[in-house]
Amino acid sequence: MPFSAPGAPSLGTAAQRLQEWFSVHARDLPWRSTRDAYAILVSEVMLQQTQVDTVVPAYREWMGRFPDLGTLAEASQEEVLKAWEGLGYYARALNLQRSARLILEHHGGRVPREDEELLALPGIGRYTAGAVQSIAFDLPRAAVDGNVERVLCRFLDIDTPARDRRNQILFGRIVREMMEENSPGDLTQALMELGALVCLPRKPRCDGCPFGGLCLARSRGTVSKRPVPRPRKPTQAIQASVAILTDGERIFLQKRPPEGLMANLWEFPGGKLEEGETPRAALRRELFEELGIKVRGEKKVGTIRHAYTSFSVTLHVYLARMNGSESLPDPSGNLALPSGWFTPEEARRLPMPAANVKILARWVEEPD
DNA sequence: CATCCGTGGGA
DNA sequence: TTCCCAAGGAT
Repeated sequence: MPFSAPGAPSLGTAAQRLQEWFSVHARDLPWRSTRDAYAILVSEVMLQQTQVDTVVPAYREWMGRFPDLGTLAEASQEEVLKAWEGLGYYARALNLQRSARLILEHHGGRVPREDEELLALPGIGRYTAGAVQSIAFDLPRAAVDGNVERVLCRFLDIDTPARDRRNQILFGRIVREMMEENSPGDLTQALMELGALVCLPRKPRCDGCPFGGLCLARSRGTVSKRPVPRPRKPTQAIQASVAILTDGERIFLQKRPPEGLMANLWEFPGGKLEEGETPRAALRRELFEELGIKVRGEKKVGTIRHAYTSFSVTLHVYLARMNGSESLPDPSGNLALPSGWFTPEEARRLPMPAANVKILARWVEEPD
């Protein structure tokens, strides 16, 4: 227990300073003006791997459309995914809806507060359970996110990866001990706020840190080495071709499979280039394989670069005007995926991946 | 334990 | 431009 060893920083003093700092510097975020456990849960799921500035507008919109568990439970999958558009990790949205339904069915419509009940809900793991327990119910449970890991790795000058099991157990103990003399909800948010505003990944503002000399990394001059970075896989570059198929009024979109990358979202048809294949050849091949059609006269309108977590895609975008002499893909036929012809207005209401939203805006809604 | 799962912003 | 990475979870 290094934190109670002689010479280790005093947790009681640190917690007290942190709370005083938070009472002055806490941002006015929309989920901080409610005690509604559902609202807290929504904010925490949205905030998983997603920055506050991205979440705030989406959170406001979501709470306007799905103000309680019941409205979320009754919504269509399409509505839920559309409300999540642009946030990424789309399984979070459907898991949240499934959780809402389970809470209504098994917990009387009240967000549960016990470990086992919360962790049994889809999309709620150790972090989110602890965040809901501490922030919504003021229970002394740790919520250790990337911010808290960074803060504690520096505070204790941890020289092993933050994700190591030993460190995670240590962090949980530290946080719970800091909660003994403080509001668990405030302490959870204060630790994360410190990581977001002061104990920054690259240029930490140690001058403004309430921990001051209590921080071991700071006193030892190792702040820039903490937390120790985790090795990262090289990103892979991929090229793909997509088609804006149009009959003059409508465009053709297809729905992605219910599992895997960007599941259930609608997108323009196309696919990846094979080894040595040109973008145009790939487009024609994919449209024949997927839709059974042979396009001609397609015109390249541009390219879009889009970065995912472990790979980057260059999308070659083509406009193919079907003039009636070609056969059109038939959504009512035996295509592998659900599909349809949509006006631009209809398409805009469908949930789509960010890169496809760009294509829609750039070459369908505002063509040259 | 490693990998998959998105996106946008900052440096 | 490129790289990093953010209020993680599921498998």
